[in-house]
Amino acid sequence: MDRRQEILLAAEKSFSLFGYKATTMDQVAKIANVGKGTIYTFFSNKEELFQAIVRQMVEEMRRVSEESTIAGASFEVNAHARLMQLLKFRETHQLYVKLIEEEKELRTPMVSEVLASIEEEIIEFVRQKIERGISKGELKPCNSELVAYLLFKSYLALVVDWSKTHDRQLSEEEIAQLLSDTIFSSLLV
Amino acid sequence: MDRRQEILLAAEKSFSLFGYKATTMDQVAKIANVGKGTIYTFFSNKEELFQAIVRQMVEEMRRVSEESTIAGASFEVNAHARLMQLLKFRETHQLYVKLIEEEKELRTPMVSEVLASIEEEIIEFVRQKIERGISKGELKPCNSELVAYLLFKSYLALVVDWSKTHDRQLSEEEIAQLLSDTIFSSLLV
DNA sequence: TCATTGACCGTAAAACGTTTATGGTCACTA
DNA sequence: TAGTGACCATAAACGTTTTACGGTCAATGA
Repeated sequence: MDRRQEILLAAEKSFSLFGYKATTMDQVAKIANVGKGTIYTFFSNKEELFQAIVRQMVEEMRRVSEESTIAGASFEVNAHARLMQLLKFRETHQLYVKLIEEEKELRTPMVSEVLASIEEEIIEFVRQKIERGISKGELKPCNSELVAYLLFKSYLALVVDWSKTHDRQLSEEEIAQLLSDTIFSSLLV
Repeated sequence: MDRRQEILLAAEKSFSLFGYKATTMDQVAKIANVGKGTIYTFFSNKEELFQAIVRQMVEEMRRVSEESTIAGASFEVNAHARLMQLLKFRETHQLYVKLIEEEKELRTPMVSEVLASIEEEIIEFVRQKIERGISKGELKPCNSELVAYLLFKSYLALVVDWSKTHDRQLSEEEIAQLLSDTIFSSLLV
C-alpha cells in the first residue's frame, strides 16, 4: 500500500468527520496506520495536508459539474445545471458541509481562507464559461468577471440564503424562471 | 427636559459608540443623568430600549432613502439611487456600522436578529416600489418578492462583498451599468 | 402620592492559574 | 535510510474565583 495515499485517505476521512481544527495529526497517523513522523515526510505541516485534501475536493466538484453538462444544450440550460449541481455538492458533500459548519461555528481562519478560495475558483470557472459563450457567439460581449460574480452570488442568495429567512425553500423551477427572465435573458445575443 | 427623550439620546449615543453588548444600563443612566430605575419606567428591559433606538434608525433610513428619490425619474434611476443611498447609510451611520462590526466579531444574537429584520424591511420596501412600478405600468408584472430579494442581494454583493475579495471597489457607474444591462432591463415593459 | 432613585440581588460572564492536548521535531531503530 | 513515537514548547481547554451586569424595590422627597 502507498503510504502517501493512505495518509490522504485518512486525512480526508478525519477532516470530513471532525473538521480542520478537531482533526489531530495523531488521529490521522493512527487511521493511516503510519507513524506521525511519516506524515511530515510527505506534507510539511497540517495546513498543507488540509489544502491537498481540499484540492482533491475541488477537482471532484469540477468533474461533477462538467458531468452535469448536457451536450448541445444552450448556455442558459447548462449554466443553470452546473451551478445547481455545484450548490447541491456544497450542501451534500461531507467535507464541504463540515467546513461550512466549522466556518460558522468556530471561525477557524484556515477554513475561512479555504472556503473563500473555493468560491473564487467557482466564479473563475463560471467566468470562463461565459467567455466561451461569447466567443461561440451565443452570448453578447460583457464584463465576464462581473457577470460571473453576479450570477454566482445570485444563485447563492436564492438557493442558500433565501431559506434562512423564509420557511419554504425556492423550487428549482422558480429559480430557473426568475434568472431566465432577468440575468440570462440579458446575456443572450 | 423630557426624561424619556434624554434616555433615548443617551442610549443612541452609547449603542453607537460601544455596541449592544458593551452598553450597560448604568452607563446609559449616567449619560442620561437619570437613576437606573427610571429607564425601567419607560422601557421594560435593555432589549426593548435597543429596539426603540433601532426603530428610530430605520425610520431615518427610510427618510433618507425617500429623499434621494428624483421626481419624474424612471424606476431604474430611482431604485438605483435609493438602494445606493441605503448601502451608503449602512457603511456610514455610526450605529449601523457598529452593529455590523459587533455581529461579525461578537455574534451577539440580539444584534444578528435586529440586522436581519432591517434587511427584511429594506427588501419589503423594495418590493413595494416594484409593485408600484407595476401598477403604474412602468414595469412588467413579476414576482415582486423574488425580484426585490434578488435586486437587494445583488446590490449587497456588488457594493459590499466585491471589495472583500478584490482590492479595488466597484465604481457606481460599473454597478449601475451591469444591473441596468441585466436585472433592470428585464423588468421594464 | 407617586415619580425617581441607587443599594442590592442572583446570575452570567470575565479573569486567572493550572492542566491537558497538539503540532511539529529528531534521535533512534529495524 | 525510511519510518517511528517519545519528547518538547506552546496553545488551548478546564475549573475556580472574582467581577460586572440586568433588573428589582424599599426608601426618599418633591
